Amino acid sequence: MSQLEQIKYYRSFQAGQTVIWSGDRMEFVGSVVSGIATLTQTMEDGRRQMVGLLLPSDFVGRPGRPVAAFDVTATTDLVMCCFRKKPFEDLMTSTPHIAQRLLEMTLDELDAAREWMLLLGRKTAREKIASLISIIARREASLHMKRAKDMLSVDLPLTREEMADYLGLTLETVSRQISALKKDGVISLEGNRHVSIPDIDRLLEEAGDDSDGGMLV
Amino acid sequence: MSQLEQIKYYRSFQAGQTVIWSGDRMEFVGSVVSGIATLTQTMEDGRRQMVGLLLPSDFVGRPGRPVAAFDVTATTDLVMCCFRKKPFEDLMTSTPHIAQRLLEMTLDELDAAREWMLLLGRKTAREKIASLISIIARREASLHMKRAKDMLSVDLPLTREEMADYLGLTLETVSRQISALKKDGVISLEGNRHVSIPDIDRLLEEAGDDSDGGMLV
DNA sequence: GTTGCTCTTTGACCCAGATCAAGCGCGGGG
DNA sequence: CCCCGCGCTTGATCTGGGTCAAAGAGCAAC
Repeated sequence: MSQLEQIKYYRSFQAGQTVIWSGDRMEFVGSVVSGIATLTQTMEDGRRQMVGLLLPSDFVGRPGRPVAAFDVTATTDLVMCCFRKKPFEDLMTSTPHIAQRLLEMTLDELDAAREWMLLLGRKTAREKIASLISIIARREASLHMKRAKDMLSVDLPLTREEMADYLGLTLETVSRQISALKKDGVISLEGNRHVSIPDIDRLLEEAGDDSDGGMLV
Repeated sequence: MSQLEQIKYYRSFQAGQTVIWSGDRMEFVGSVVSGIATLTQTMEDGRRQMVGLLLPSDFVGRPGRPVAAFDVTATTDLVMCCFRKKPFEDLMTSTPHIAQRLLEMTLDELDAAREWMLLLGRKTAREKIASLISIIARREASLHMKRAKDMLSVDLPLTREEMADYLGLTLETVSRQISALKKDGVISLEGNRHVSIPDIDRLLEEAGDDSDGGMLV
């Protein structure tokens, strides 16, 4: 990786700032260092669908493709580690290991996208919300194993509207379903971003997931 | 590729036969030679979502993953060209070119999956049908350039129910929307599988696609 | 404190698409 | 030839989630 060290640089973005517009020439690839970014598509009439959520360590960009296919937006303050595209591609052809690692990551993303297709096409609003929370919880848990006793809790890194765009719902429906899950004791809220999960199995059941497949966002 | 020639073999499946069950050990990778296969997920209660449509030349399988994540089913009689997984993986590590080609294909599939997420999350039933027909038409056209004069026509390789599973609809809605598009002169039908498209731009407009992005299935 | 944001919740109503339920058309087998 | 089965269409009705509208809740600037 020492050759990569030589060509890398950092870029910072403020919350709300657009990193890349769909259709732009993409002169770099990189990965998220800190903060959260989203990958979205928008139709002419404004309908929007989030197609990916980029958390720290996630890769951005497509070696071999000149223009971006989706909008990338920072939803929190964001730091990215970037490599100019050309040198990165050269390095990739000369270092097979990198292409293989990238293939592995891309296959994981593809599986995640396909899991998401099931959610978008067939799950109810309640199941969608439960799925989103459990996925965020799983990622959080795998990162810093934060659990107070056996009570799992997470911060939702997205506004209600962003969740709606991710889940193929409206923000009102997201709000209503979160309220409903709270009323039914599946989750509890402190503020409107912090969620506690008294019983993770209950939540997974609400999500309609067949057992604990290794879905990742 | 001559090394690949040495380890390849063929498998045939009848229409309706399952190629691989989700969760099965996957002892081979391969690609479709002829016929059509689908990649589907099913929830315990039977709700089904198709997450991929495999046409000739499409790759099946995941180097580096022991079990299948989705059901693969032959919807027509199917011939696949297979490679036992272990030798293929060995070959991949020793032949960088293969990993790179595979990465390219996987990135294309990822883009297609993300396009499909927009369809599933945000498009209306009519737009979904129009999108499906235009995508099949585009693939057909790129394969054998079949067009009588300037009238494009395609055979739908799927039943109404399979289309419904692909689009996140019910088969009744699929049928109704196809009838509606026919009544409005956007398409015409001969039998219930063969579609003619008098005006491809009109169809693309109905699909809600922002211009002619290179979506592939 | 007040003003003015943005984000969120909640209510009332509506509609696209699901569900339930007949029928139709056509190809294969007796 | 008729019957049967399967894929498809069409109608009637229902409903989950969208739409429109109003109001609370933080919170930063003044």
